[in-house]
Amino acid sequence: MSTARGARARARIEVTAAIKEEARRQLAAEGAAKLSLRAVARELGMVSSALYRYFPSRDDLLTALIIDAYDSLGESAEAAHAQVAGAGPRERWIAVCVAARRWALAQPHEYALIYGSPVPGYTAPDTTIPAASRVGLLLVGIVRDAYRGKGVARTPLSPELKAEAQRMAADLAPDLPPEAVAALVAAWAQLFGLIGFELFGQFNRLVEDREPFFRHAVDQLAHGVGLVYPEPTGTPAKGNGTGGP
Amino acid sequence: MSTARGARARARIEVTAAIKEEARRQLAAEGAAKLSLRAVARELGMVSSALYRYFPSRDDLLTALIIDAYDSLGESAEAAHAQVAGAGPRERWIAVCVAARRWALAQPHEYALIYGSPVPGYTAPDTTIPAASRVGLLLVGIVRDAYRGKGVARTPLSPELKAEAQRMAADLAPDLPPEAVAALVAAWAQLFGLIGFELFGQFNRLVEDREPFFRHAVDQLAHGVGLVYPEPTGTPAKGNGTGGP
DNA sequence: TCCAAATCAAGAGCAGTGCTCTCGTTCTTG
DNA sequence: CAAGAACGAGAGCACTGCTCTTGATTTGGA
Repeated sequence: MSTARGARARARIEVTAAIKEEARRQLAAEGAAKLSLRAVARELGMVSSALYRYFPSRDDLLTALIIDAYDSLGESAEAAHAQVAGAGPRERWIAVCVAARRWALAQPHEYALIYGSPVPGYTAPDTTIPAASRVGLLLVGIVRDAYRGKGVARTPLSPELKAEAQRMAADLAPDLPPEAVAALVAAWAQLFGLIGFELFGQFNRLVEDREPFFRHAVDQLAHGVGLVYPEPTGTPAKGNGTGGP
Repeated sequence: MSTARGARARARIEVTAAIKEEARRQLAAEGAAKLSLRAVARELGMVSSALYRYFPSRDDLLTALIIDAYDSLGESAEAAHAQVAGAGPRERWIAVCVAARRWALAQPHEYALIYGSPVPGYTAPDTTIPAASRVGLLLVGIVRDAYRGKGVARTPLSPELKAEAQRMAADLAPDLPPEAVAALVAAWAQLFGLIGFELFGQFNRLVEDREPFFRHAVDQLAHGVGLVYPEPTGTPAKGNGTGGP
């Protein structure tokens, strides 16, 4: 209307957002496999071929949704972490893990999109890397803080793993000992193993009351990376009693 | 031909097997999402509608493939376990985990089928439960043997989790303390978190040399369930030095 | 032994999909 | 103001899962 360059550009942004919004709705309702370009276009009152002006293929739409999902998860985790910023590393670790689980339970299909099996012949483009790293970086930060304070995992590594862990540490947290980085990366994967098993029904006739089970498991995970509770005053802290072996 | 009742019955078994075989080939080549009934029928020289006499829907074919995949994985794990039957619980634990990883790397699409995100609106029927439990039961057996021998995880549980863990133990291993059962189930989920992350590309620019990383991680998992190496003679066993804290 | 009933392969057809191409129209920009 | 880019609409292609009907073959009971 008014601004010369703006009319089409703004319309494009709006239509793109509307497509993603409707696609996300269908994703939440039916899952990624039943996400249909034609159905999205139909719901938006446009013809399917018009949609290809905004997303060159169905996979490109999915990629956009994947990035959004990673960002949404990262945001939830970061918000939860910010709320316990003053607490000890173990509480912060648990807060992040619990937030990730909560997010996954609230948006199961989006979780499946990013941490489930990759779609058809789909390989995630590098564009997704920064968004995908947010939760991991949060955990790295917690361990780094803990290392500055008291200590972290020091379980000795085999020689070949030590070399590999040093490479990983160089990319991820040069100030951390490789033993801690190896433990951290493993715990990161294991966290999503716990969430995925619950979400995909593997716990179905096995674990009923899943929240306390999850809390205990990620608390043990934190213990494995060497995170300790703030007060080492004799008996282990009450609530989740997992002081030491 | 000869036996009256056998001609059709045997043909049916053969055709059913041929369908599954071709479907498995397509699954391995392209993934579950691109598995097409029509393509399977075409490859077998029959028309697509004929295939519905053997599998009433695509999901039923997938269910059959899922059960086969669970059984194949369970068989691999059991074979690997049998080869180290005389070893200590920790070695046996690692052998089972390594076999599971190896199987997953060899048949990534079948792994994605059973441990990735469930397909469309698909919920696994109860038929899959026994096949799906095989690896888990193997791990339960190892921990049970270890408990008879020395000891298992005894990390105290919160009251509500204790009740839940007792329920789990009743269904799974009544002779094991609930603390060990909770740790075991968590480790079971975490194992497939490690495998899934490697398989689905989450380790891509992060972990390069994955075999030693995986071995270390599952060794730590075993440690978390309380499994120990056979010889507690002073220094930790060489090879993977992770004796105790 | 014979005949009804069950079983089977084949074909046509329906509704849906991702994607391509073409054709006017509209907006943008030199 | 006119060239050109961007856009929406429509037709069409090749594919999918699945249903229904038709006619042939096998089976099992009278």
